[in-house]
Amino acid sequence: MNLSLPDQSMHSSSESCQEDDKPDVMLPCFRRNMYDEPLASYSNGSIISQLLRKTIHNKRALEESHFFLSSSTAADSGQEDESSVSSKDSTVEASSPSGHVSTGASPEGELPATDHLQAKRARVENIIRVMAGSPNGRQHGDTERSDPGTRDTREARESYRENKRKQRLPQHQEHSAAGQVGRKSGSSNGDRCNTKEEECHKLKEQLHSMQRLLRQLQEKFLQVYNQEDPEFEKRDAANVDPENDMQGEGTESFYMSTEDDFERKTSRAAADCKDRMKVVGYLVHQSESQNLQETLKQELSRAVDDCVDRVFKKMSSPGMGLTPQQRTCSSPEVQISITADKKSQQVTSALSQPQAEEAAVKSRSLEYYESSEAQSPQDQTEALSLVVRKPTVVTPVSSVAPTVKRPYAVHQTPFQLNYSTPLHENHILEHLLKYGPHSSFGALPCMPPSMDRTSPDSVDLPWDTIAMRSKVTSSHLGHHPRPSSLGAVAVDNLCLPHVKIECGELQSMAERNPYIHLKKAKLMFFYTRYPSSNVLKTFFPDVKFNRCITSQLIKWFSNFREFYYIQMEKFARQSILDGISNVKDITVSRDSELFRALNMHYNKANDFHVPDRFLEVAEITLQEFYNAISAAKDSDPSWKKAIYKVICKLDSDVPEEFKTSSYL
DNA sequence: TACGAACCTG
DNA sequence: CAGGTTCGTA
Repeated sequence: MNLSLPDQSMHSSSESCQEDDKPDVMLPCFRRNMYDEPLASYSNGSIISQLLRKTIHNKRALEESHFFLSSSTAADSGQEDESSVSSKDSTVEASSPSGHVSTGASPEGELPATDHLQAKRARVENIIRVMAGSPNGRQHGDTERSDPGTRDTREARESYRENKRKQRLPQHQEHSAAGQVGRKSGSSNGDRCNTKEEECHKLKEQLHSMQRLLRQLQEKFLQVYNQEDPEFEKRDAANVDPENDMQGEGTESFYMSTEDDFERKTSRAAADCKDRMKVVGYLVHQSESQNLQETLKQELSRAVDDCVDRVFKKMSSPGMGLTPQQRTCSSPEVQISITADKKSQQVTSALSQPQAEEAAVKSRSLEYYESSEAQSPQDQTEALSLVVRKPTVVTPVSSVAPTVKRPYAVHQTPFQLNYSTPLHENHILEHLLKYGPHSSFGALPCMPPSMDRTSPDSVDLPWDTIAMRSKVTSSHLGHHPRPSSLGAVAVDNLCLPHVKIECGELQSMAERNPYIHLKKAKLMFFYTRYPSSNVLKTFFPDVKFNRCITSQLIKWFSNFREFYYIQMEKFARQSILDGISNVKDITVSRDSELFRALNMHYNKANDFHVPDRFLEVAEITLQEFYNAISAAKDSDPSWKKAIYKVICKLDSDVPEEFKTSSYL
């Protein structure tokens, strides 16, 4: 991840959004890198057990393989340590084949109970030894350094790359890693030994107390469910007690059992819970479920009421220069887009803004947002520029039969008109429900509206979808196809801040009309391949231009050109292969495959009448490519530039109609 | 050195 | 289509 490399050229050429987005763009990755593992540890409830497990794991790999760990332990360690490079590597490097086999394929049943206990005992001893700083633990770094020759060159290269990558890690991460290594390896020092023992004691104490806590929790947990399901208590008792008995008595076994039992008990509890859910689902009396229903309803409505109140209180608080009327008008429609990815969000907001909205409304809202932006600059940036909207209409391209040609037509089908406002309200409320009234609105969690995209491919993906595609797996789209349940997303997002954010993007993406600008740009490409930024500004009057957005639009055209020239080269080569010997024989008509390809790209809906001039330009381009290739100029790495130079002169004016914001 | 355009990759 | 890199230019 080169984010951490400040001199990396990530800011070099397109510093477009430097001033406003960089730190936030970094955030998600940064956050992941920095906190993933610690979080994982915490999520387990026991840092100590995590630490212990890792130490054990390393130790186990480095020393002999004659402790056979129970499969559950092995599985746990394996799973848990996947995030740990050191343990993984050392396992790979140091463990003997037998070790692999033994850990990999020794189900618990295969081990006699005594062996099991012995193994546990050994592990505890091992823990203590390791904690005390046993110096014979060879370090991972050493191993790697000691045998580079055994790897083939590719591996070496990769590890080199890996090292390079490691060097790029954010500093604190590196430090913490180095710190760990240092702590592990520097054991000859007497002071350190003492501190180790102290640490060890502390850890043990913590472990004990945490274990107590765990037990308490478990008891409470069980109590809660057993109240409802007395039968279960018996079953539970039958299940739990023997196991506890078996695990024996005394502190040591108690201590030993913690690690494994922690997971086992937790998972068992979870499983039990699941079981109970099932049972409840079937057996709970009607009255009970009704009670539950009532309670839920009450709670929900109360929460909603509360949130509404707070929202409006907040909105009407001093400094929010909106009249009540304006608020009513805009607030449900507001998309305040502060996300981790401010850049794309910002561009998105601006470029996706529907063109049909009234200028007055827009300017009012702009003032509003700009003023609020000034108030809290770190929270609200220019992403707020063009976000107030009316219920939008969109061209439902996919619903238009491809055979129907409607040049310059506007298929303005009401797009979830019935749906729009309540949806927004729900989002705000939902946001408040989830994150409280004081949280930023930026990451309005959301559900993608039920865009009925029967053939997604036939539609240009919304800007935001594209923007976030790299960040969210497409499954998110599939996951929440309908804004039906408030719970689904909420649950999904509970522990995934970045997903939450992107869900916000999802929402805004889906709710805006994200096609317009891209579509318009594509159609403009039929006239101009190299639009100046002034032209762009002229023809996107509804877009609040800033550096970032301008470069984004330019990038669009760059991409368009890229596709265009690729096609040209392809077809030029093809015509050479086809044996066309005269440039004059190269023509581009509306029947040409080349034209079809281009039209498919820039005018997918085929609802725009491509100007003849474009055909001419395409023909000239094709001929240029043909000539160049025929003359073997393509051996020159920059042979295309001459062609570009010719083609950029062939731009024509974009028709005035494109200027009107309601053109499409 | 800054910038834009092309190029490459996912 | 976007992000990143490379390259040429001013």
